[in-house]
Amino acid sequence: MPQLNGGGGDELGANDELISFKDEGEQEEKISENVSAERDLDDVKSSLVNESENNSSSSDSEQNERRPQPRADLESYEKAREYFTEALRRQQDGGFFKSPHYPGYPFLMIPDLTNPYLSSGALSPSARTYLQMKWPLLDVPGTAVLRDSRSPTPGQLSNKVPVVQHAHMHPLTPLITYSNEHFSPGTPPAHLSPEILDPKTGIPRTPHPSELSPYYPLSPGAMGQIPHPLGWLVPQQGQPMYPITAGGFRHPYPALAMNASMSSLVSSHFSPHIVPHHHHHGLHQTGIPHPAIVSAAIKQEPNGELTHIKKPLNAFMLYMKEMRAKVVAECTLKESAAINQILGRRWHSLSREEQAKYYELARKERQLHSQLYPGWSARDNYGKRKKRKRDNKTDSTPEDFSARHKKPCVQYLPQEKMIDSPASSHGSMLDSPATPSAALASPAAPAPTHSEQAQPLSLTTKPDRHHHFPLLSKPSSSSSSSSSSSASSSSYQPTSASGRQSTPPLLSRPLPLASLHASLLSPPSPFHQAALHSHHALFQSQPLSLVTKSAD
DNA sequence: AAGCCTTTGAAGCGT
DNA sequence: ACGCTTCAAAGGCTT
Repeated sequence: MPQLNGGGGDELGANDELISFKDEGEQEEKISENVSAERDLDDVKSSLVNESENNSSSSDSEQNERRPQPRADLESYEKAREYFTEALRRQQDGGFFKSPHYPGYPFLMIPDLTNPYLSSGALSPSARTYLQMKWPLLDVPGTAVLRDSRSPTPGQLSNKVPVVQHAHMHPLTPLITYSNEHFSPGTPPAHLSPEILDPKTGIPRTPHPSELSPYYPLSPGAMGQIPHPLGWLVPQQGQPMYPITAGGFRHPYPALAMNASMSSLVSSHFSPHIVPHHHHHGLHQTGIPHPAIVSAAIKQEPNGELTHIKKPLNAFMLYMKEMRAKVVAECTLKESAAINQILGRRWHSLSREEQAKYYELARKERQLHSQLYPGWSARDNYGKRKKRKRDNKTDSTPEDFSARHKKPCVQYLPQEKMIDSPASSHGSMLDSPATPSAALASPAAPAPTHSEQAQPLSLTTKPDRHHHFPLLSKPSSSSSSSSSSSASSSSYQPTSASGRQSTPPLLSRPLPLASLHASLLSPPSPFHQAALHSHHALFQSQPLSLVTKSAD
């Protein structure tokens, strides 16, 4: 259920329209997200399972823990990010998803200090961890919390904890949860909403629906009581929430600094719990992340760049993070490649509104990231990763490739598309490279925030896909990006477009935080709207064709 | 142990 | 301006 539905619910209704993606074939997909969500999962699961078998082994993840490295810091960093994201999301959700009420966003980057962005080689990690945690948290708050609290070092935590998530949870939810982790031990997840926490134990108890929003732990009411975290979030544009470190960054904890104000907010908000004294990773007794943490991170890379600052996650990545756990939980497959395929399909199946949320979150993240790390450039990370090869698919027999990895997913989305599966075709389209995914969103394009939903803009960029609308803050530049296929530029349409409606009003919703948001968003918003319209048009015109990768 | 694979999006770089 | 490349997450699988 409810996953999306929350959002889906009301607002989603709007969604009816399918996203452009649909074109691809997934028609059904979106249906109602609510429903569909579940279905998808099931489908996926089943398909995955099937596939998995086929694939081979996938099953067990015996090696769950492969990842050796402890990148603790990253966790925090990620978490921070997530918080951020979440916050954003919520705001939007309000619009899109229903979650309306959650005023509070946990943006707690605070604690973490480690920003999500920072990673050192060593650090990182946690993304997965957090994901897992997230879900679990919800389910079992107490436990989860505890775990987190304990400090889950990456090592400690098992990556693979099977998480079962609630179906109904909102996809974004995870983020929140995730954040909790950060908070340390003992600290109840702030976002979980204090109210939910058991006062005595401090452990979050399962809230009734009524108590909290389905997805978000924080309940509105609570929020009201508490000062908004967002406050901090909203960076006053100058203030970074994330720790700034490295090169360019002067202070490791800018966040802290920045936050004096924020911190107050946060702290108050999150309260004691939240700001626990974390011993573990670095939180400072004050509740603030301890510099040490940062320093640690920084240390890792003595170079000028202290830490490796990661790129901000894009909309899809955010989506993946949230949803991965669910998919994994439901499916036997654990391979990321397969899961990602599924996620990619699902992404397409999302309604514009839903995607818009993510775009917006992504936009905010970028914004935040830029604030935190003003001097940072994506180029800084070039060469840091291992290396990828890319030829792949294309030339070489695609078959091979596809065969291996992809299959699993394919079925999963039956209608949606099968990417891999050769057979299906239309499904095949999904993809990517060829596709212009970029187009869709074209991030560059600005995004329409609320409007986004409405339109995806395909803008010029990539044609295919649905296009999401990226909300970029910068309208201008953007576009270039990927564009690969711009051909379509105009072409695609959002499927839903027509359906889409009119736009959903993200903004329209009265968000408590709106104001805060506004600050962040502000740029975009206006912009978005305009964009929307335009996008809208575009979408309609275009069909999205997704083509899968050449390989297939 | 390191890298691949997979997804979409963003950004950088080269032409 | 356009296109290509790299990286972001993630985890099983391959080398």
